[in-house]
Amino acid sequence: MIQRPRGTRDFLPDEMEKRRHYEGILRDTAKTFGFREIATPIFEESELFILRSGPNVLKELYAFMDKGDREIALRPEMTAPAIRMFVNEMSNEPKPIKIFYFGQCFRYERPQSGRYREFFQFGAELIGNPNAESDAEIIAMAASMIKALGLHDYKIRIGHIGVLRKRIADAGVPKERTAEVLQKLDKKLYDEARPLLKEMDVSDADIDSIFTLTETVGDVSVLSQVEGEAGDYLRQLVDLLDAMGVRDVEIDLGVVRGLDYYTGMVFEAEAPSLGAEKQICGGGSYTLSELFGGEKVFSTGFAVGFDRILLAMEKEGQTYTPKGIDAYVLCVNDDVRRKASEIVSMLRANGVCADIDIMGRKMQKALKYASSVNAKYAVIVGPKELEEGCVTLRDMSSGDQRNVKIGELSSCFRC
RNA sequence: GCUUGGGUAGGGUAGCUUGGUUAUCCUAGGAGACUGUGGAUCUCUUGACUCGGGUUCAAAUCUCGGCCCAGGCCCCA
Repeated sequence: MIQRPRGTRDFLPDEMEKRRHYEGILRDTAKTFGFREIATPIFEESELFILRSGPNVLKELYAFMDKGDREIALRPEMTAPAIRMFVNEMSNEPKPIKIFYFGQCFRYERPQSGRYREFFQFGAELIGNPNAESDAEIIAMAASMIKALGLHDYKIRIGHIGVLRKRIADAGVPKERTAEVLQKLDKKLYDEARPLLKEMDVSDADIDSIFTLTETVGDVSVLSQVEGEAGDYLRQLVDLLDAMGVRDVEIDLGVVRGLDYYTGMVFEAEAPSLGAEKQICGGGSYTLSELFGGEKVFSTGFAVGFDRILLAMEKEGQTYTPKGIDAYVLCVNDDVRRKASEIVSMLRANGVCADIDIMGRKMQKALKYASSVNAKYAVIVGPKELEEGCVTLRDMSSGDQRNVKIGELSSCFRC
């Protein structure tokens, strides 16, 4: 027996139907916000991801050399491919460009709850403008998606990496060491951050002011304490979100989201029920296009961890009932099999989800099978009814039966 | 990369501590009993000790290693 590679999953029909259902909700929500779907390759040149995220991603990259000696990697995320595509093929489209995507990504990590080596992301990028309206669109869309999926227990936190970066730079931290400091701040490791900052000759007053900033956490009223441009910007953003009906957000200026290319607003959503891997969504505003050889263009984007959000919904007890098929056609005896094939084909041609017994089963077992595939109706084809041009239509849940003219059969399924 | 626990038919399990004949039960799949009516019963049938090494007369059971799963760290673009 050949087993699945570590960290991958098979999705059986019921599960897949459920996943498609919820994917559909995400797609529909994105469309209502005016976003359009794109797809990029599952593998790219490794360089693309290294440029975006730095060489340290290599150890978690599924990278290999192909038969033409190209350095290839399975995509670990989809923002870089989306922006590559924008630079290569869409840079002259009218702005803003609103695109979304859904697909699997790969990271060579240790699997644990809500973390797989092959996982699914839904993401969106709004390319074209570094203003609060763009950020509001993105956050509002993320919030709508979470709501549309029916998740209740979640938190959305909004921060601003620009203000934090500026404060750190003003305090005298050299540019190349910013990431180091941010990493400690992200984890709220102040005991480690303080000696680190002191080592860089940052004054105690500046250190305290940095810590105070990252500790600015709470509902939107804490923004009144934030001075300067970033404060104004966030107030404007929150006001727009309020106008859009998105009010269940928190401010947390300690949201850091590691990477260098984030320039302003950053946000995260988490589902506390998930434990260690509780982040279900993350994003922010950034510039990336210039890294891939394009002009510098401001974007805001986010990605949803599809597997995690489904897991969180499951933990809240949300269930999905598979739809099953409309009709299962079965024969009373072997003489009518040809006629039954005609009938099932007619139903299919009319858009009815119909199946037919191909195991040569007798009625009893065929009915049992029909119920096992959640058929709404059984279409029983027998010589008696055929004499009158009819078949028997059996409602599988109630057991009610009636004779229906073959010509009228398809219309019985429309509604 | 570190760490804890686990792995017995498709799914769920008993057996493992204390090694011993054909590996338990439920469910599921296939056929039949029932030749025109399902989710019932009965009969037959299919199907498993994660893999490899070691200890032993003998390993599902003890032991070591690999693989995989679940959880916790690290990381998380």
